[in-house]
Amino acid sequence: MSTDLPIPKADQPATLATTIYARLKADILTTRLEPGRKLQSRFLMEQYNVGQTPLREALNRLTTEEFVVGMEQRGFYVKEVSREELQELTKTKCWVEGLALRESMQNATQAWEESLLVAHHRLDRTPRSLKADTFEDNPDWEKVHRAFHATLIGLCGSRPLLGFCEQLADRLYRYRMMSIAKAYPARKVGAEHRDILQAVLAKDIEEAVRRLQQHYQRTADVIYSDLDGVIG
Amino acid sequence: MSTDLPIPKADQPATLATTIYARLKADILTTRLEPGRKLQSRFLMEQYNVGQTPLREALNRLTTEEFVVGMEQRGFYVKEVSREELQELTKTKCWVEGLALRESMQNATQAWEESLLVAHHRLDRTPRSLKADTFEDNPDWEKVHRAFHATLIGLCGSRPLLGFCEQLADRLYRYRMMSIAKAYPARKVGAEHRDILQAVLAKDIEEAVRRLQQHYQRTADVIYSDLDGVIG
DNA sequence: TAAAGAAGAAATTTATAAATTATCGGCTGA
DNA sequence: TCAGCCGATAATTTATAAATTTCTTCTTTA
Repeated sequence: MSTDLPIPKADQPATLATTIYARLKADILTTRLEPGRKLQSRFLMEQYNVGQTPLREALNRLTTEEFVVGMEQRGFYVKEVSREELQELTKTKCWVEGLALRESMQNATQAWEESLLVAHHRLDRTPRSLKADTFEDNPDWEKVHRAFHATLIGLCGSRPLLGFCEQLADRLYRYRMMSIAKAYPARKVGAEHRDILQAVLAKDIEEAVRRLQQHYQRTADVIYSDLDGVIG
Repeated sequence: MSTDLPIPKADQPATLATTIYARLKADILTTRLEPGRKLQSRFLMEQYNVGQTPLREALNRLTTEEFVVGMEQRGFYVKEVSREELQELTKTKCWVEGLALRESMQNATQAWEESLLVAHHRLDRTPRSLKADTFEDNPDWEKVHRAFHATLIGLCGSRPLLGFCEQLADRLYRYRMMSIAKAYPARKVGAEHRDILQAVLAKDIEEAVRRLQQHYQRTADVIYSDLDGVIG
């Protein structure tokens, strides 16, 4: 049996399957492909201009991530949303990121604190909405928001845990998108991020964890009350 | 846009892609397909007697679970093993299952304690090896072992967390398989499980968590010292 | 109401295209 | 002259597309 080792290579020319995977994932998370929708191959093929093979491979990848549910012999569906899942995801995120932030802060370095400060500054000066009066999602905001939260827990020392946190963030993102337009004016999310940053820089672990968890819980509460009509 | 809801159905006729997925996963976790090995489609097609499409779909699923690494345009490889990963996986498992056990014990019910007792009893009377003198893996043992640990954290109230723990168990299983034949005679793992059970039934949360974490750490230590020659 | 058949969709096989790796021969420089 | 390197071409392998089979579901008729 030959045991060829994979030669590490930096760049990745990106295969069609990977491209369509990313596009499908984005469309599911933003709910452009709404929860519960049937994903028929014919429809997707003309919608995204790809053949069945790369499409099918993308769907299979999304299946193990549970963004897509595959019913054997009966096609694929966008994963449903539910109150219970929102609740469980939020609870889990509070637990796991609380843990990760504790570890991260124990490993704190000056360089880390500085990059956290920078990440917060970028978040602070990126507007949530492209327009002042009506809400229009600013795609940059989610990027810098993600970056800030990722930096917070980035020093926890466990790549598997970081991966899990990212997956939780992805799953929760879909719920956030479902209520953001309505919740936008009410929420003062900037202050919460600032409070978290301050506690971290003050090296007050317990307070930082408490504020981070409160931040996630508040987000869920807003969505929760907002989703009364949408989810059964 | 039509929004057909997926009709929930109990049985699953099992598609070829799903079957080959399960077989590949099992062969990777047991290291019958050794770490780093290149997974050429032709070889796998005749080895498992399937066409490329279901094979490719299975590989794509395994890719998102990180049991297989897909190099764009350059084929698939079995994920490598490393000391660092073993260490991170163990650390993460101690953290996360510690958390889950705490929650589970706070939700303890009589029925749960009873099923835990049963799970332990089954584990206790299932031999680790099929032969007394030389080690020969008893496939039933891993099943009851998994069941015991799954029961321990089963009441934590978070399906995402349980899924993550299962994934960690899968990833660590491969490392256990790499050293089990050598480690078998030395380890007194039965006592550790009994001690955990006792602490749980005594409702001593801190002690139970400590013993569970120690159990995982010891397992890792044995593998670690055993793998000196195998991993670079 | 149940059974049979037709239509539609999904899963798999077979075939084609594109990309990568390996091989060979010639060239350059010591 | 010989060792090492570069480039072109052949061979292998992966990625995608087209076609076929199999399964499901809807409809119609007895």
